[in-house]
Amino acid sequence: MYRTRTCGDLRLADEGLVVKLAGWVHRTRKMGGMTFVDLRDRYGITQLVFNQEADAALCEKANKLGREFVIQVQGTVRERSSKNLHIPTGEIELIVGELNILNAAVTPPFTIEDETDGGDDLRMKYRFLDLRRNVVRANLELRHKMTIEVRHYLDQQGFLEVETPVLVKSTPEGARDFVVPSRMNPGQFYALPQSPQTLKQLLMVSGFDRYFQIVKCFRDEDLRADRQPEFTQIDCEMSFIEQDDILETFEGMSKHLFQSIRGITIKEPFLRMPYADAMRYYGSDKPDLRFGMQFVELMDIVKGHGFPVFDSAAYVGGICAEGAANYTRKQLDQLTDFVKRPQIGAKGLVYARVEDDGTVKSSVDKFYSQEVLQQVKEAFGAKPGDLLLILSGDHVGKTRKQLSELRLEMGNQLGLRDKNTFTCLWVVDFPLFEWNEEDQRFYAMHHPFTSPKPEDIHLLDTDPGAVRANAYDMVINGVEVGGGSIRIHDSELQNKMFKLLGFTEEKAQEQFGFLMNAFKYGAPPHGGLAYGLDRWVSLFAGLDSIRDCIAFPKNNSGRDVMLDAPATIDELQLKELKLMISDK
RNA sequence: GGUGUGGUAGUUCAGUUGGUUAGAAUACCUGCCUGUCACGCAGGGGGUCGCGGGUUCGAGUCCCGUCCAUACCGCCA
Repeated sequence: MYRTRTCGDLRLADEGLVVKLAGWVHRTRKMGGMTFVDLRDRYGITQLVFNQEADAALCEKANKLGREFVIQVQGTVRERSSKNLHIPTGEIELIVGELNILNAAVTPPFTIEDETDGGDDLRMKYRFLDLRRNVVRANLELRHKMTIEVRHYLDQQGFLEVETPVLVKSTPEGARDFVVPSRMNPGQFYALPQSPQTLKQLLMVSGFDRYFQIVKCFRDEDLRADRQPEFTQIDCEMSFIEQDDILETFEGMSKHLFQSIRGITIKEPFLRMPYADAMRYYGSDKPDLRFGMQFVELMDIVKGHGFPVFDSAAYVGGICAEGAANYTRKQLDQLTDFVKRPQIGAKGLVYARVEDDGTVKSSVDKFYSQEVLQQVKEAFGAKPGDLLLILSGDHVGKTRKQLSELRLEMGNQLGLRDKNTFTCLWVVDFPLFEWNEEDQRFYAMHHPFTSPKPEDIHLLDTDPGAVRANAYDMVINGVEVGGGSIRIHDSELQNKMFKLLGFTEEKAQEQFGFLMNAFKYGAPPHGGLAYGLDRWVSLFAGLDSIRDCIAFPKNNSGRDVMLDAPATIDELQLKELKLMISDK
């Protein structure tokens, strides 16, 4: 037996016990005739003591240990003469009687510590070492707990976990597919699922009226801090339900997670905000509601006073940063630079301070009288000490998006985005379609199986852009943690959708014939949603990136730098697959 | 595909206006040290300044190209 206890569980009460421990040498401290070794495993650190006087040969052996050596020891638990109250095992130590070096180790390229000296690149290349660090391991432990709680909750609600295939069929809509060549069907390819969407709908046709799956999904798109090419969804679908049933069920699951993982009790129902309001007041379909700073539109007030920028704008609006009137010229210039960055692309920033006496001092004073500025102040409901930040532009949507970036930046600067405060909401009534300028056609905003709101169906032919969908996203602190919709279960309506999306009948039949066909055999009304597990874990862990809650993530260019994947394959493999690599 | 930032010791970084032998911290190695726990003290080794080209008497430093990393935009039903 390698060990009888772990490095994390010995306490003062265990004094006198003879135990075996195994683990990694975290650090050694040589004091001349005495050597201390911090032995580390997943559970903690236990101090080992070697004494020259007691056993010179053993102490000599201990002096030769290097960082990250794998060792096994047998010894006696003893109370320390000088205690370290910073660690749980700090009141005891192990007087070692026997030391076995199970495996020597070369010096790691970075220190295995909470505050490591390693950069991200290096940590990813040696991820197996990075995962020895407490902070990274704790994230994976959190992830484990969350999946356990999800399964527990959904099982209690009568959901069945069903596995769906990973080798499926490519669909042209949506993200790019990862494809897998088929050896037995030369020239043909499987696609990896972007989500088990159609399969779970088929399960509904099969009568599994409550399905879920914790499942890998794949999208061949550019990465971000919160986007990986393979990621995990908590994928759910229900039959014989309406939108409210789904929102209530998964609000319940969310509350269960908050309670069981973070010990946070959420009593009140989640706020529900129509998409149109989210865009109008926050410029985003995933507003961060930890703070206010709602947009205020100013067109009626500021137009027609001779300021050409505002007079010609399609949108003029701003936010009120409470108590920020003390911003210096330098800080305001930095904000201006922030909104003028190419990624945001505003032309400029107008600001106005509300002085202690209630007067408004703005960067456009020469165009506006104090009277008009007071109207602006009233529109914001601003108080003395507040700072008003105003953007304008000739495209309403774009300007709102820019203002949204500014709002989040001000939230950061004013410390309004606390990682331990959580504000949850449902964004509902998404548009069914999204107009694509480039292709001059409509695309499904969610996916082509999303049902329109019954009261908007009459608009399908006349004004598709105005049709609202039975679609919803769950947003926590500005992060879209999940989303879903009530699906179409009527094959005629589904056909109509495909037509509106520019599918010919043949194309629709070729791509989704299996689903259309299934719907003819009795499809129940159904709908569901999918959570992004990685995002949710990172939210609970207080991380900005999802990478550190994934054991082996890909880097910014979709590479696994540890495995050095993707990689070329050899000629024989290509030949078997009847594939050729083209230079172009 | 685009924009920004970065690439110098094992690692994290500094490096002035282009000018002598490229530094610090940490890690590593050696020695000393019997209660340390980020131990301490003394000493030591360690560099293709990402790569290629250019300007110059002279380039870590300036210019061009390229590669890599990273954040964001496009993209992500």
